[in-house]
Amino acid sequence: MATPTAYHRHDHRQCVADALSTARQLCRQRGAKLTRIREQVLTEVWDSHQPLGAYAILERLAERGECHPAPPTVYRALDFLQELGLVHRIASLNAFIGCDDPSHPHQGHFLICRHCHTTVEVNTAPLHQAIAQCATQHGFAVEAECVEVVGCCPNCQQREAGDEH
Amino acid sequence: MATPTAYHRHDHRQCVADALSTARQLCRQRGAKLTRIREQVLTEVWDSHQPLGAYAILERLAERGECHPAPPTVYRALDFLQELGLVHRIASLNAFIGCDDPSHPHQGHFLICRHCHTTVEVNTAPLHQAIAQCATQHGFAVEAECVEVVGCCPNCQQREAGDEH
DNA sequence: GTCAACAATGCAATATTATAACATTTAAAT
DNA sequence: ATTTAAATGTTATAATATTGCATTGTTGAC
Repeated sequence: MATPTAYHRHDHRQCVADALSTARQLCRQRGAKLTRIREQVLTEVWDSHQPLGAYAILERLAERGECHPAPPTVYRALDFLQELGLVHRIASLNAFIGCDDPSHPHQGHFLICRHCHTTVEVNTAPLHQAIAQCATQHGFAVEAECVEVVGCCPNCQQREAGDEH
Repeated sequence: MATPTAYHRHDHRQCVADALSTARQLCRQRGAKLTRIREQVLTEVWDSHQPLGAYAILERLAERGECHPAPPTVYRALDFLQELGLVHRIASLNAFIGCDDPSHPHQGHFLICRHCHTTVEVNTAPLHQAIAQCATQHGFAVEAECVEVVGCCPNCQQREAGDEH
C-alpha cells in the first residue's frame, strides 16, 4: 500500500494550502511570527514542489508583483523557515524545498530525480540506524545528517523506457 | 581493532606521497594524463587533509609560487580528479577532499567534524543497503549518493570534555 | 619532420549563490 | 506614549562557479 508522494498526481493547490495551514499552526504553537514575506516565500517553495533556489524564489515573488525583495530578505525568510523545520535546504542543489512533516524537527533525506527534479523526502529508520551505527563505530557524535540521493524517479524511468523503440 | 583514520596521528608527508603515487598509477592504467597542474591540485587537496575550497586551493598554489592559476584552471583540474575518483566534492561545504581508495569509482560518505573540520570517508555496507532499500521502495533508481554527516569527532569531544571544569 | 587534430591550459569576463553592515520600519511591552 | 526588540529594506560585496575564446602543447598520420 503505497503512500502518495510527489510522484503521484495530486491536487497541488490543496497541497500548498495544507502546507500553509500547518505552518500557521506551528508558528502559533512556537510563538513565532509567520510574517507576510515569510508566508510568501513558503508559498513559492511549496508551489514549485521542487527544489527552488533562493534567486528563483526572488524572481517569482517579483513576477507576482506583490513585493520586490532583495536577496537578504529571501535568505532571512528561508533561515526562519528552516529553523522551524518548514523547509529544508538541499546542499547539492543549493536549493530549498518544503517539508512534509515539520511537527518534529529533523533533517530530511532526499531522493532527487536528475531528469524532472522531482524530490521526495524520505525518513526511513534503517537509514538513520545505519548512519548512527557507522558514526558510533568511529566515535563520532552526529549533529546533522545530509543525505541526498540523485537518480531517476519512477515516472522518468517509464518515460525513458517508452522512448526506446 | 581500529583502522587508522584522519583522526589518528600519522606521517602526513607519506600520506600525501602515497596518494600521488596511487594517482599516477591509476592514470597510467586508464590512459589519463596527470598533468603538472592536476598533480599540484591533488597535492594541495591531500596536503590539507581537510575539505578544501577551490579558491583555497588556488591561493595555496599561488603562495607556493609555482603557478598562478585562474579559477577555471583549478575547477578543470578538480573535475578531472573527480572523474577518476581521486577526489570527492563535499556539497555541504563547497569543498573537495582526497579519496582514500580510488581503485573502484564510488561516491564517498563522510563524517565531518563541525569543530576541526576533520573529515573521514566511510563506506559501510549497511548504509549503502539502507539507501538501496529505501530507493527500491520508492521505485527510484540510484545514480549517486551524497551522504554528509556533520557532528563532533572523537578528538574534539575529548577536548570539549576537558574544557568543562 | 610536418601538419592536422585534439587536448589542455591561459585568460577575461561574468554568472550564481550568499552574506555583511547599517538604516528604517513595524510590532510588542511597559 | 515611549522604549525596546524584531523584522525588513537597501547597498554593497564576498564566495563559489562557469562561459567563451585565445593560446599552447601533445599525439598520430602521413
